[in-house]
Amino acid sequence: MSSAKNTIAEVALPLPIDDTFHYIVPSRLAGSLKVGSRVTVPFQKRVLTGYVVGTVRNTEIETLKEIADVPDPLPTFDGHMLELTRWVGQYYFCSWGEALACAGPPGAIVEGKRVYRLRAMPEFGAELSRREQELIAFLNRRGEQSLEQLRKSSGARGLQNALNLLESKELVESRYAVPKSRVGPKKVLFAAALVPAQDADRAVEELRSSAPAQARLLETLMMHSEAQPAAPLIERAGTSWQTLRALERKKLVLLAKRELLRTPVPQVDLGRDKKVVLTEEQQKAHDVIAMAVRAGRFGVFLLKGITGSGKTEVYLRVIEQVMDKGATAIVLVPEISLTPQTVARFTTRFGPRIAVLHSRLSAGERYDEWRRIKRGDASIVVGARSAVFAPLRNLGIIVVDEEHDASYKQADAPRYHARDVAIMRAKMCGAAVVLGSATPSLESYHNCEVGKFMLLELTSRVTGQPLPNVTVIDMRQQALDMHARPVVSIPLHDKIEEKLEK
DNA sequence: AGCACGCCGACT
DNA sequence: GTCGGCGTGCTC
Repeated sequence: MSSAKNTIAEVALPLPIDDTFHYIVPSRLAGSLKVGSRVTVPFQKRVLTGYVVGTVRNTEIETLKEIADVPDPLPTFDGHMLELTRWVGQYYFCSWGEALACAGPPGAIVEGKRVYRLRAMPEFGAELSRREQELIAFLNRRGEQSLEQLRKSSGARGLQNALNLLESKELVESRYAVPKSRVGPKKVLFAAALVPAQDADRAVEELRSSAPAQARLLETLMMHSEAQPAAPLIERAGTSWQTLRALERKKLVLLAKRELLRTPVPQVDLGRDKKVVLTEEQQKAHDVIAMAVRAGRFGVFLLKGITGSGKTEVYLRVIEQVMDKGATAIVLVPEISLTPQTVARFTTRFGPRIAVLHSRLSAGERYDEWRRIKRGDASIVVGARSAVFAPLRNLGIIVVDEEHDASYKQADAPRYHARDVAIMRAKMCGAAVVLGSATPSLESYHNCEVGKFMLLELTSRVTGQPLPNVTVIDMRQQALDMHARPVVSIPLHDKIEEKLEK
């Protein structure tokens, strides 16, 4: 195509193929394309979304295709995340592209297809098969059609062949339909008052008699100092769009489309954050981790402590250290315990710098949270498994709470374990990792024994409450006593009965 | 993954 | 002679 020396991009595609693909960067896209950019590319008879992982000078590939589009102004991934995802691909036997697709923002991966249209009507006496004639008639009637649409109308057999033939006869032409992203920023109409605050009351009073609805609406708007989404404003004032437009015509209100962040609002208020005094054990654990954080050194700490031993408070204190340094933090939590209460624990301490990522969010909410993080508007991410890929820069710490939890393993595509990805990510960027658990996994416990991780233990409860009594019962003896293979032992049975009595 | 190609057996 | 099963190989 273009004979001028265009760059060649190396593109990773979300297919189970252990290779990347080379594409020409057309000069019209050269400006916006960077390593890490999302791209759409023609691939066989489809259009796929992939990510640029590098550029190459020359290639063995003879028949290069061109990149179709660079949808975003800025690259999705930086060098660190490219390195991490490449490791994920190699370690978990998936392609780099699959790992990138999993680490990128939701809805970024779209797929399009090739569409066919009539280019010219055949000449009189042109030798065409019955099939070819049918296809021409159909395309003439219906315009541009995808392969599936054509298949529905004229059957699958020999369809591709007939189309190829018609293309070579220059009667039909095809192009790649590049799809739009499924999720995007939500844009709504915002209203801002054009009246200075000190003149507001007078402006409202002037409207009161002749246009009471407008007066009410302006009054409602003036309760805020900043531009507000128009729709809820209208509802609260009990008016209509007509009223708002009237205010706009009178130059009292400015209307403009703006992005509205679909940020999930925390529904739980824990009240004022009370700072407790750390126990000696908590303080010691904190100091050890904080030292690694301050030094910006990689290290893994296994914080072993029973429920109520105050692990979360240690996380919070260490994250404060990270914030003081101007660095960022990821807190991984099992999907099941990612409740509003858990999130509130962090928001009451750190406020709006928190972003939350989990599967219960809508695609739009997740997309907005992802972009808030990417832009640097959030510096602490609390989330489930996939939050290990949160696009934070200058990462200081990753906390993996309940590190033994099975939900850190992904069942499909990149079958990764978030705890292990966390450790690798931290290693690559010199961050600390805190693994918390009352019942650590054998792997982590072993890693402490061989000196790879450092074990920090919290043995007492912060409240000083006594631990429950535990009795170990030999079920073999129970089986002999009861002449059966019981699931519930006699003492357990008795204790449950006693409890029910009470 | 998705699809074309090709070879083999079961049918009009 | 044709349809369709699935093994094999390729995709920039």
